[in-house]
Amino acid sequence: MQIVAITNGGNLVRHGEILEALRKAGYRLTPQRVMVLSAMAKGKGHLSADEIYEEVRQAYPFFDLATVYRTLQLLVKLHLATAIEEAGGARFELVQEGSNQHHHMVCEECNGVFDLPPHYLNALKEQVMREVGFEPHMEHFTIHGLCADCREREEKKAVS
Amino acid sequence: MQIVAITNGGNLVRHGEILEALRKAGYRLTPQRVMVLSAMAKGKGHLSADEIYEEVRQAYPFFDLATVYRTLQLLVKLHLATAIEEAGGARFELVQEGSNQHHHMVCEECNGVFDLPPHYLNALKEQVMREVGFEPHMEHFTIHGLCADCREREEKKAVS
DNA sequence: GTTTCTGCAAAGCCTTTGCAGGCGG
DNA sequence: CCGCCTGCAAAGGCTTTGCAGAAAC
Repeated sequence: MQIVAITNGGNLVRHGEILEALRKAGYRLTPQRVMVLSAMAKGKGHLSADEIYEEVRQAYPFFDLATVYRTLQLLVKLHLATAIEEAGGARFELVQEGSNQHHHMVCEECNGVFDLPPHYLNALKEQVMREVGFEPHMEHFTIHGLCADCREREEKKAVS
Repeated sequence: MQIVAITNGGNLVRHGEILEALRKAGYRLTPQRVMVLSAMAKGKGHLSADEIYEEVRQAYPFFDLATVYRTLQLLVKLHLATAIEEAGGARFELVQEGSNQHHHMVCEECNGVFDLPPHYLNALKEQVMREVGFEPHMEHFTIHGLCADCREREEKKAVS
């Protein structure tokens, strides 16, 4: 088939690395897989299977949801992407490296998503590894709670 | 209806507190709800809706899965239980207090679940609160990774 | 040329919802 | 008694799977 369009506003380097890793592992570089990766690199993180589906379908209307799921399963199996289980369905993210890596804080009040630099988890990771013998894999991590703004609002409410 | 049997090998005190909280919030203390709470208190932590269903059905065969889900939704809404989203379905846990509180580590290899004492997260919690202004709610927390046994096995494999 | 991969369709989970009757307060 | 709650059944989402044809290597 012909690739109609592949746009990439995001993490181009990482995207290429992953294509390379796929090929090396003996998997075929089909246009569908390339487009899924483009969509994931473009929309930074936290995409649902359906969002990826819709994104790719704009360039290639015959694209199928089953292909999204099969590609995502493959990426997760090769540790090139991670699945984030959430109520209402899983979300997927390419594994990030170095300065691009980050965790998330989700506000239970306003549902806002905030980034947390990775170093915050280093101490915990090491301590668990050292004292418990369990090796944490926390390439991606989500903390639920209250953001600063909503916390302030709650406090005002409590006073009145 | 008649309650056939309510056994409770677990956290009786907490269980009673929750019944009280339900009543105070204006909800009816039906035998079904009591039995769901018993099952949750007995099987300690991370039960699936289906496991609760099967447990209660042993005492009361007419029991329905929909009732489990409705009860669980209610408990979560009142912050008496928490939902833990996992691949293959959510798991539920009564909110634990004091020394009963604990977090979980899930091994990606053998799928084993291990407990992590709560103090491990205190430092992270405080640091995020102090430096970022975000108030983490981590009554339940799950870390994915490799348990000690599986890690050892992986290392042997790498050497050979 | 093979073998893998895709698109299509159908099925499989987990979870929610509508409704009539039953039970708790 | 009133209104909430249950059991039953059916529907709703997300995800997986079987299969024949198409595409990658």
